[in-house]
Amino acid sequence: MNESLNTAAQRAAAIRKVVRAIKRGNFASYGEVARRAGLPGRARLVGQVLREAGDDRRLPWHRVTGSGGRIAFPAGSRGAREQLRRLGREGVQSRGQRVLAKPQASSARTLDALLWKI
DNA sequence: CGGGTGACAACGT
DNA sequence: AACGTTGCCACCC
Repeated sequence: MNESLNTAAQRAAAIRKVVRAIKRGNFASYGEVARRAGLPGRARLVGQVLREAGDDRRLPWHRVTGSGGRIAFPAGSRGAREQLRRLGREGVQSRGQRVLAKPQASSARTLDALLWKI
């Protein structure tokens, strides 16, 4: 089931697939995307693939960040503003060059309430 | 084969 | 939190 990933094209395809799987309002780091694609330690390759993809609408590139939610583009650059704008539209909060993890309002009690329909 | 590069990560200061 | 270093790895001369 694990694709071969022997060729550059296969690796790129695997990476794009993982990026497409990131849902609205969520984000993942380059390193995380690489791991999910079966390519641990190859975060830079993810950046390379996204750069090649350019403005492909099928790819939610804005949902990929540096480690810890850091925006990889230079602060204030076109890319950084665009990425933050798109993430903001999806409800992702940010503080400067960093996007914040989705607030986990689910305390154990609240989770129980959801699960047990209390 | 060798050196430079980069939408990176982890760690230290 | 913001940089600087170092380790990485795929690509491209």
